[in-house]
Amino acid sequence: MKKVFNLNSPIFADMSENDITSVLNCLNATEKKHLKRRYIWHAGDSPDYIGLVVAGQINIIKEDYVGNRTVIANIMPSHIFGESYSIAGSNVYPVSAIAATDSVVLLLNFKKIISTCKNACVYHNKLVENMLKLIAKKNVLLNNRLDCITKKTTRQKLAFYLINEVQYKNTREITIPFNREELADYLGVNRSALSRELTSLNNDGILSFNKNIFQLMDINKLHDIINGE
Amino acid sequence: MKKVFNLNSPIFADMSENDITSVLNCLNATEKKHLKRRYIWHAGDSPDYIGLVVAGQINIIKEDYVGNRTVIANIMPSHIFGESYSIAGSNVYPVSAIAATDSVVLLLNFKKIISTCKNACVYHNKLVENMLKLIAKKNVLLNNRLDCITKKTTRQKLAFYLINEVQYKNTREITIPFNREELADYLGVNRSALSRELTSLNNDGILSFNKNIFQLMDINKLHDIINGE
DNA sequence: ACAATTCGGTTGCATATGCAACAAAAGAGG
DNA sequence: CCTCTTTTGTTGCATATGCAACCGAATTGT
Repeated sequence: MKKVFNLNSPIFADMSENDITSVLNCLNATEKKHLKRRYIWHAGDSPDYIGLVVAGQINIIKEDYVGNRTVIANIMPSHIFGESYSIAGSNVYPVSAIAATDSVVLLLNFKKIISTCKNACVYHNKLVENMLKLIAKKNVLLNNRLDCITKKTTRQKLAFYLINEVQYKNTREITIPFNREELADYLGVNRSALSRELTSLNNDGILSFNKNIFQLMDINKLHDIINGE
Repeated sequence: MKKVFNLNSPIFADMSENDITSVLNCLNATEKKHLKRRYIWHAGDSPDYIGLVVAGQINIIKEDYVGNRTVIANIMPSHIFGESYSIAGSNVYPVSAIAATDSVVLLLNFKKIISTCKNACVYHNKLVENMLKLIAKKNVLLNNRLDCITKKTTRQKLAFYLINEVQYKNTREITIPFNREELADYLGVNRSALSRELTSLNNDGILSFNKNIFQLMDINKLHDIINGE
């Protein structure tokens, strides 16, 4: 087992290095490198593992019969993925995990902790609590995406997404973790329609952008848009 | 504290009556009755409590500036709601909880267990584990709704929803927990468009329905629809 | 430096669907 | 049984947006 706990993952919050080392053994942790675009797992695989991103970025995607992709999430270092299906006891992953960039991923057998592992010491409990908070937060993120997607027009979805993103920072400038196609997928709209709307918002002086860096020029108007003008 | 643990809620799975009684005290459990259409809480309230439905049904809804409602979930007896925001440490509930029917709800201060409560005995750990599984499953449900909503056409959303519902039962007949308006909200489409599509599917001999009871006559075709004909 | 690939913006067209308004049916209450 | 309310289906219309196709710019690989 390599020294990986320096990545300060929220699932190891408030745990000593010794605790983490011990628990990593219980979790059968195995570290793997993945080249960009490589699958960590495919939809349909048995959800035995939780992924923990050590380096790089992972995209969680939903694939159609013919390769239509929807980006469901973008996972950054120190964050985990796949935990819902593993912990909920699903039969298969309904989504695939792909390396968005060259990545290093730690695979953890979390189910052991909450079922078979008899090592019921304090750091086990802490781990479960950390996981609980984490999944609850992920839940909130899922709800946020639903909030975006359930807006009626592309303009509203976009406004809602951008306002939501900017709320966490103290600036009118945000760098989003998506390119245009991925953003369109996230919002559940067509890419060209998204592009059209971005241009329109730019023409209206409400925002400007360069690649994935956005300047929100008129936040009031964005709120108006969200609330139906 | 009344005798409420006979409702066999999954959050009390594998716990003795004594354990449950004890933990209910730790959770500051308070039982409340709510008439149909009454709010359990409003969006904007501080998420101090987890709700546990003892009797009746609760709808979780998202409200617009002007009262536009989206039904996010329908909570049945023995199930909980609001836990994500409470556990994740959100500042406010972003959604409201309304009694869909006359209901009895138990309000639980779950945060006490994972933060301040020093009563770190076995049944506390069990409770946290149960909650973990539960939230993970809810997560999966959220993903299911996202899967529905991200389908392109109303027809596809409907087909996907119905197929998903019928997979858990061994019949071609399903009773859905929504009326038309609620189903439209759940799928993120216009009610009349939904009605139009239902009629169309009926005309095509793919399904028939009576109120909220649906007969799936041609499951193969439903799959074809989901996969874009 | 060149070719090949990816990415983002633009536009014309067809259409799915939101919207509003109405009608029929079902349900609730007295 | 009658009235009032709620639910559901129907339809015409306007339009937002999916789609396809194209182009230029940026990026990547050799």
